[in-house]
Amino acid sequence: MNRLLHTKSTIVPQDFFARPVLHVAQDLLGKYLVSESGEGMITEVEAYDGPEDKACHGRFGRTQRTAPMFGPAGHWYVYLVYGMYQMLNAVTDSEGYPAAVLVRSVGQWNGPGKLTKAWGIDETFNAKRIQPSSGLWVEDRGTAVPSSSIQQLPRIGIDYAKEWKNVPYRFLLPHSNQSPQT
DNA sequence: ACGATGATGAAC
DNA sequence: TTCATCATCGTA
Repeated sequence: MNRLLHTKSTIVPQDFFARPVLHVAQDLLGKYLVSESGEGMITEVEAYDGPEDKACHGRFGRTQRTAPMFGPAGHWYVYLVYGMYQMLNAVTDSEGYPAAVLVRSVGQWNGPGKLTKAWGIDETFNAKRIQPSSGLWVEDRGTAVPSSSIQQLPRIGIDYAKEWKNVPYRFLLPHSNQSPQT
């Protein structure tokens, strides 16, 4: 096996995120989330796509909380839900269009709240660039993920979203840790 | 099945 | 300034 290929690890750049959120979401599977607190392969994500998506925070328009979603791609959007759990999202697509990928499962951690708690990810990362100098970034370590192997399911915890409740915007790697309710 | 726990957006 | 809601999770 080629040593160089095997050890290849590149920082995922900002323009990776400046694409339609459904593409970014699927392409994030198999990538690595890295911080000084840990590192692990991203195995489950969800896409939230624009003002028409009745589950997307962008549907409220640009508010203090949702502002990062309207900003340029390649930034983190971190927010508190249920008064207890920080949700980690990567902002995607073009500036002014609110779309983001929720990171649901990484490595051994299945569930977005467990991941952020374990790694100490909180609002201090909100609106920061997705790059090493921010302390939280994404790496490509060469893991091959055939698009045909990606599992698609409805998103979790958005029963209020009417006709958007069942769209398959949740993407998982097979045989990986995944969120409890499926 | 349910409560914890607090920020958010909408209504008033 | 209230009020219902919420991209969850541990306990039962």
